[in-house]
Amino acid sequence: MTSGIPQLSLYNTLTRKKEAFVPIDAGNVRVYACGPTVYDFAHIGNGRMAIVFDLLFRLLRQVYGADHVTYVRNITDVDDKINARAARDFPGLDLNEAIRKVTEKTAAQYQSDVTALGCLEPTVQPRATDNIEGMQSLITALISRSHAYEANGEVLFEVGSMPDYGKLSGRNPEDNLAGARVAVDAHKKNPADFVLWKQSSADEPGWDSPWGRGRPGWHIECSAMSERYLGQLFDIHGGGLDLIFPHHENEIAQSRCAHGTHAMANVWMHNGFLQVEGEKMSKSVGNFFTIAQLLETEDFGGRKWAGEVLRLAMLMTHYREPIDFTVRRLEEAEGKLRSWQQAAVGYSDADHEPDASVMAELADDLSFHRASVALDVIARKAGRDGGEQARNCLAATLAFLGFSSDSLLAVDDSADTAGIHAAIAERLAAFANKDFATADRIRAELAEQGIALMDSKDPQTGERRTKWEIKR
RNA sequence: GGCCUCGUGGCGGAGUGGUGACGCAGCGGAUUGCAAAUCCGCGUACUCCGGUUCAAUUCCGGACGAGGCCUCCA
Repeated sequence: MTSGIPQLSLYNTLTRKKEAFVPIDAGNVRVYACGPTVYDFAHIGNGRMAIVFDLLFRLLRQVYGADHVTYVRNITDVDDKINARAARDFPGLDLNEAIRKVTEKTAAQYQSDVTALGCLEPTVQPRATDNIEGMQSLITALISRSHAYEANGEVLFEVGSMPDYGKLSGRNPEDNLAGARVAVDAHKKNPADFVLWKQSSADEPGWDSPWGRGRPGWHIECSAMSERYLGQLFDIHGGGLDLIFPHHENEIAQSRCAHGTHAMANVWMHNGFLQVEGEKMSKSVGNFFTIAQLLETEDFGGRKWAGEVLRLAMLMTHYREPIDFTVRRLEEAEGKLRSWQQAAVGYSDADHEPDASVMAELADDLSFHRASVALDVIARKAGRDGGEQARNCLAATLAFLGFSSDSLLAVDDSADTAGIHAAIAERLAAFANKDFATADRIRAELAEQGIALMDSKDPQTGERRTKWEIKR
């Protein structure tokens, strides 16, 4: 374990309290996060989940060592929405072929999206379709332990067989019935019972099983994949707030009842939702944006946004709080990141640990926003006394957090670097002759190309120095 | 209807039973040939109503407001 790292504390949805985090095995800290269902491009809400758990992953790696953390983020590639999308987009193709096309395309896009958002690759990214066997053995175990039953061609989990059902979400089956929106099916013993396995028609994707050719229900996948890679009991399970019920509740029911364990994961973490410009993101309101759209089109705010800016905009607010995603927020994030990069650019993160106060804030339930105050302090310190130590520390801390030290300052391919440097040299020569008119003309010409100049004095010699950057 | 969050200044966003974090924007100053950048300094807030207390933005109760879940939405 790296020295000097404070105790981690994490908010646990299961207890609704912040608790000291104690890993089951400090030699292998195990985290599972519910990843996307790949029926369409990921939207920015999906991006928040990826970023939040990436930050957790990075923190755990720093505390316990990079080789002592296993982070599993699954890809759900069997789902009725995928089937529908496949049938819609590839009507001529064989369904299985069409499904493969849909999931491959969207999974690849997801990878590139979250990479742009500065997320490390998880240790394992299992696919549901590679884990059908594991799901089937879980279902078999549930049936033999009398927690599941076959009815009407389906295998259903019997909610009434588990006294703890509803503990995570703080609700009981009676509460749910009050909403009167739970589908009442004659074949269910209890309306809240949920599907573990369902039959597939000839033109639906299916796998052979003791219960006929069919496909898994919507929750059993995560139980199977987490068991395979993390074991029957692991440390942290995460996802979006909306997954608490029913998805995570049902995962717990399946895993615990199949294994006869007292818990599935010790800590349950859920990230908050985001709104866009004050309203819930939805296609009908017209404020629905995919990650790719923000990165590559000018649909949001009339311009493109760097992945790191989106990342910072997400992290500026604590992960459990709601975020109102706005153009102004992105502009603020961009300004903040640029100011950090200006202080860190050119300095190395090698051989430097992330700043201790930043680590301490993150260790307290991922309080990134307070950590960012520490970054402001370091950046200002570096600006004030030009301290190399501060700059190196800042660069190392930015790298740790998933930010580069120069991405927003990097030279645009279209900029004529040599020409700019020549113009700056010419301007400095004009100064030598007190020819301010020429100097100002050169500055104005560069400004027209979007190049901003900043003069400073060398603290030692008093000599004029000129920096430049591309202004939008 | 049930369950769960949350309500801080122009904006973002911490935090605390008693000296008004921090950032952006704004204002003043230093510096500068002029700018920009940088540095120094300043201002404005705790949804409302009760209660507890010597003292509440902070604790308790209520109201109002916002958001989420109650079907496969991060």
